[in-house]
Amino acid sequence: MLSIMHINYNTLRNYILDLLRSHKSEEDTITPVLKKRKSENFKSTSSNVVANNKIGGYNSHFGRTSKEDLCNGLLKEDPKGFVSPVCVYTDPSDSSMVVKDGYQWRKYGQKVTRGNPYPRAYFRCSFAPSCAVKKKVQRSVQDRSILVATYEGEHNHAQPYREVAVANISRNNRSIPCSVTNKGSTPLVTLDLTQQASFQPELEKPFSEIDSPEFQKLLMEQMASSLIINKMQFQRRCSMFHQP
DNA sequence: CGTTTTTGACCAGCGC
DNA sequence: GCGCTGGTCAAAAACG
Repeated sequence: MLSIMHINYNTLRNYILDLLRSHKSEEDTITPVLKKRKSENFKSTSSNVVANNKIGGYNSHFGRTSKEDLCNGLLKEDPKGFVSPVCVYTDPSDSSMVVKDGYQWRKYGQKVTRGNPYPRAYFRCSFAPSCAVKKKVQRSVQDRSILVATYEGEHNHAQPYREVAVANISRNNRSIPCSVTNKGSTPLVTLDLTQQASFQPELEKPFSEIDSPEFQKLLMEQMASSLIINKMQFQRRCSMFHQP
């Protein structure tokens, strides 16, 4: 099972890297639109930083992205702490700005920002009064089905709704761990397949059933199909970058 | 009635 | 100094 996972992971990874290389030349021709506030834009000459942060109970790799236009300036440096973008795929007809990440948030503001017709919502963690974590959520201007959530700070308490979050992310939101990192001149997409697969095993089953060969076979089949679905989703998403 | 959301006002940072 | 913009505040409204 691990061997199959490893092979499928490498296949998927190579596929994404090939796609990104093919897009590289196109991106080089794109003129940055928003340059006014230097803090909102990453400098192309800045050093590459990859932080392995723990956000919402699952790992998220954050790096400087070459797709800041996708995230509409939501990704910016925070000198006080780390900032982690998470892209969540939602129903475009759903106008709510809710990202089910397992934490309790209180909305304290909303703004229409320049360059994006969709409003940006500001949230504070309301589970613990002492928790200073903030979250910004805004729809991508290029793909309104994508909600870009940016987390600032680190929770100082446990995740209250972890199981709900995992189930929702894997089954409903189809969340994509789509962080893009500039490694030199080549952008690198980091996929965390161990945390974000659409597959969710039947945790309510007793351990005796989980150990059974039938369940193991089912488990392997579901994992394989999950990887295929992930590949198809990324293929669809990457094809959107081709569209003007 | 307590909590959450909405929304206009205000403030600070930045570029010109 | 002025204007623009993003972020936050706080009163009012909505909600359960």
